Amino acid sequence: MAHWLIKSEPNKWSWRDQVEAGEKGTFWNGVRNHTAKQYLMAMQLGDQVFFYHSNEGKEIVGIVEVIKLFYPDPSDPSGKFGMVDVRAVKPLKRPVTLEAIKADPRLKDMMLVKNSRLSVQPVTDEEWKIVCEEGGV
DNA sequence: GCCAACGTTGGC
DNA sequence: GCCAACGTTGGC
Repeated sequence: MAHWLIKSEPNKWSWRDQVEAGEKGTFWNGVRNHTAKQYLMAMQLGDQVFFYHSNEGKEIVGIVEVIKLFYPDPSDPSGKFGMVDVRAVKPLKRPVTLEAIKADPRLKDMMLVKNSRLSVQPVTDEEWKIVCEEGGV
């Protein structure tokens, strides 16, 4: 099973919002980048995804899972982009900050560090394990 | 098809 | 609020 990381600005859509969306989850729209789209399309049902707060917090705060495969985003006039549905699984007991990730030599190659602008990113199994340990889950 | 100009993102 | 990095757009 693959792992991913998605980013959201908490003043637009926060972890709290995601939790309040409940079991039904919510669509993850607004991606307008071809690289990010590729990753969205590669997601499988049940894939686990880190939920990262950009700008404010700058930390991984929780885990969501993919509950609906890639489908067209009706808000995209070009019809080229799409989205998946995700639902909250659990929060990290201790959020893992960008600072902590940068400080850990094992996590230095994460795309979060290398390409901070990409809004949907793959996470390797090893990176996933390390962040989970640091996050207390 | 190249590349300069512009807009957006996100860390600082 | 600034600016670097990156993607996209549009003139040629």
